[in-house]
This record gives sequence, structure tokens and C-alpha cells, in this order.
Amino acid sequence: MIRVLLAEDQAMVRGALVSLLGLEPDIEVVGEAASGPEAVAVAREARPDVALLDIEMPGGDGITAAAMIREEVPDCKIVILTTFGRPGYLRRAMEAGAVAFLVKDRPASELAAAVRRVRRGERVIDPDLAAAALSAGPNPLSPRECDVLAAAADGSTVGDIAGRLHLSEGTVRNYLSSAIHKTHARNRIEAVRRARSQGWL
Amino acid sequence: MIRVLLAEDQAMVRGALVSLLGLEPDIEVVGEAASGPEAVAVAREARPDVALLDIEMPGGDGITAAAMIREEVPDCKIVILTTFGRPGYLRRAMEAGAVAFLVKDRPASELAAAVRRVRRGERVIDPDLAAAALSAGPNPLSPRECDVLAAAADGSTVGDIAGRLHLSEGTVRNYLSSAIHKTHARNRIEAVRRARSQGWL
DNA sequence: CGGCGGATCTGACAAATGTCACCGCCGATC
DNA sequence: GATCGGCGGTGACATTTGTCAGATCCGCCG
Repeated sequence: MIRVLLAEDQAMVRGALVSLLGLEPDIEVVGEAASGPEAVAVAREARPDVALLDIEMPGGDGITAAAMIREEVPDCKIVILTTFGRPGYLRRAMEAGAVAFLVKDRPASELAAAVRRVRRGERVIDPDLAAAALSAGPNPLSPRECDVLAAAADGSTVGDIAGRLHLSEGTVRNYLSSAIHKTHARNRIEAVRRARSQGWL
Repeated sequence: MIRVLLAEDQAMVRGALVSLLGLEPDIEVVGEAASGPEAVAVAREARPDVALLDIEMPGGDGITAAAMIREEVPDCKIVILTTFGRPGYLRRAMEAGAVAFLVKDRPASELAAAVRRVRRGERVIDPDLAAAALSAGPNPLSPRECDVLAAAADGSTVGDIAGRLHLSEGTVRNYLSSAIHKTHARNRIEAVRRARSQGWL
């Protein structure tokens, strides 16, 4: 019996995935969580063999949860299960110690298959996505550029961002300008979109 | 036996929901679709009692699919199943003839319950969301303002938008300005976010 | 018929944004 | 010890964006 933890914020999807895994005779869902921190707490208690983690969750993402579970329950294999197959997500997931990366638009049958494969010690990664992640290279944005770009994403003005990050307005403009350059964008909106689509934010 | 059609673009989620509905002895999934147009085609063939439609799907959204299914299979009850409980979505869904509106972060048990209730002729709508939709009022943006705002969402400049919509740059700026005003935003980025969160785009 | 509101446009203006050159300060690395 | 890259900053500048006051058409409604 493979003991599985499932972290996914949308309750209906989580329930549906549990029922999907419930069809498999050799898989047992021993814990559920709706956020990153909750996943870590449940993993500590339930000590699952495999943790299925969504990335986009409110209040703590699945990747940082992955790293923490890796520390606390070293034998637990981490599978990232996400809506968006972004190169940067894959890269960060691997760095956080994940052994599999599944996108939700793959057929449902691949979920149980992936759980079994990671339990046998294999890795499960979409070859196309792996190629994209490697060819795209690492995140070119410096940490501060990421901060500023993320702060700009919601429509804040330069003044707002400067206040929030305790920077001068000129500095904010400089970081935005260099982020725009590095993402080959023409303005901050495009820069945000490009960075998001690469999983850099 | 209640015959159900399920339209949802993410294959894994779709499969999981099918398995969830499969647990119910009185519900049978008689068709699946991954896009709006496909849902209409499958509905025409399978003639389901209930159609479960996601809104956000590539290549034709669930709301226009709802209206078309309503015409072609008048006895089929439409249930909208969506990630985002946006007031504008609910309003448009109702106008398109939907009888239920479910958000995916409700518990999984509510799905089968909703299917049974609509089959009995009831409507299923979250009271909080209904209140939000009514108190927010209808979309204040004129059709053209929506077009321009939507075109601005991806980081296009005024010039790009003018070219794409065959307008003068001044007109584009005027529409953006009035959209910014109507959404109580300070710039186009905030306007896009506000309009999105209301389901106006 | 007259008025209203939407769509389209113009021109002018103020404010915000993006770019560039250049400054100093650190910590790491060759 | 020198160099390089990241961080933080300044000031000047061009461009873009947002605002406002008008203007013309058109269709609809009382």
C-alpha cells in the first residue's frame, strides 16, 4: 500500500483527486491539506510515502512546502502537481527536492502511474517541459528585480512600490527598467507577463 | 439514472471529477469535453440531463456553450462549475440560462448534490455570491471600453491597441481613461485587475 | 421633433513611466 | 589587490500614459 498526502487548495478538485486515487487498490490517501503550511503539518503527522503538492496555493506555495517536507520526512517522495507547466516552476521544484512534476492537463491515468513510479525510485518529468526549462536557462532577474516586478504586478505606481520596499523612486524605476530589458519586454506589464509565464515570479 | 455531460479543459481534473461522479449510484457521465464548442457537439449527440460546464476553457468559454446547449437541447439543465466566483460570471451564466453556479473550492460532496437538485428543477446558487452579484450591479463598461481594456491587458501600448482595433490613439486613450474611472482604478493595470475580478472581461 | 448616450475623433496638457549615465558601497571571486 | 556584480541612489531626459474639453455622427426613446 502506498500512503499518499494530497495538498490542493480547491476543495472540489482535491476531493475528486482523492476519489480518483481511491480507485487504485494499492494507493491510500492518508492526509489532505489546503495550503503549503498545512501540508507540512499533515506530513509530519501522517508520514506519507508520497506527497502530491499543488504549487499555486494561498498562504504558502507548494515548492517551499516541498523543501520543508524534504527536511522533516526525508523518505517521503515529492510530486509537484500543477496547472501551469512553467520552466521556472520545474527548476525550483527540482531544487526543492521534488522527484516528479505533473501538469494537470495530462490524462488522469498518469497520476496513479506517477505515484507508483516515484515509489519505485524513478523520476517523472515531461521531456518537453524539461527541455524548455533547460533551454530557457535560469531566472535572469536579480532578487531585487523580482521583488520590484512582483510589487508592480498589481497596478501599483512607482511611488507605492518605493514605499512598500523602502526604496527611492529612482531606484524602483531603475529596477523596473532593467527587468523590462531582461525580459525583452516594452513596458512593465509585458515584463510581468513574461516573467510569470516563465515561472520567475 | 441522471445522465451528465462534463466539460473541463484540464484532463486530470476532468478525469478526477468523472471518478467522483462515478461513486454516485444514480449518476452516469455520458459525455466529456475539453472546450466549449466540443461540449456543444457532445451534448447534441449524448442528450444529457445535466451539463456541467467550466467557464475558463481555451477556444470558447462555458457561458457561450451554455447558451448554445440551451437552444439545442432545451431539456438539459446547465450547471456552471468554475474556479472563480466572480459576480459578472454569475450574472452572465444566469443570462445564458444556467440553473446552478458552483465554485470549485466548495466541498466535493456539493457536486453530486447540485446535480440532483437541478434535475429536480431546483436552482443552486451560493447566497453570498448572489448578493455580491446583485449589489455590485451590472457591468458599467461599454462594449468598446471592454474591448480596449481587454486589449490592454497583455501589455500592449496604446499604438498596438489602436492598430488592432482600427481606432485612433486618442480614442484608445479616451476609452482607457473612462474605463479607469469607472473601475475606480489609478491606471490601466489596476483597471484590468478590477474588471477581471468582477468578471467583466 | 429634441434630447440622450455611445462611438469616434482631435488637440493640448500634466503626470507617470522608461532610459541613461554615473555615483558609492559591499561581498565574492580571480 | 583588483575586478565584477548586485544593491541603492541621483539627476536629466524622452516617451508614454492619463485627463479634459470639445467636436461630429448615429440610433433610440419619449
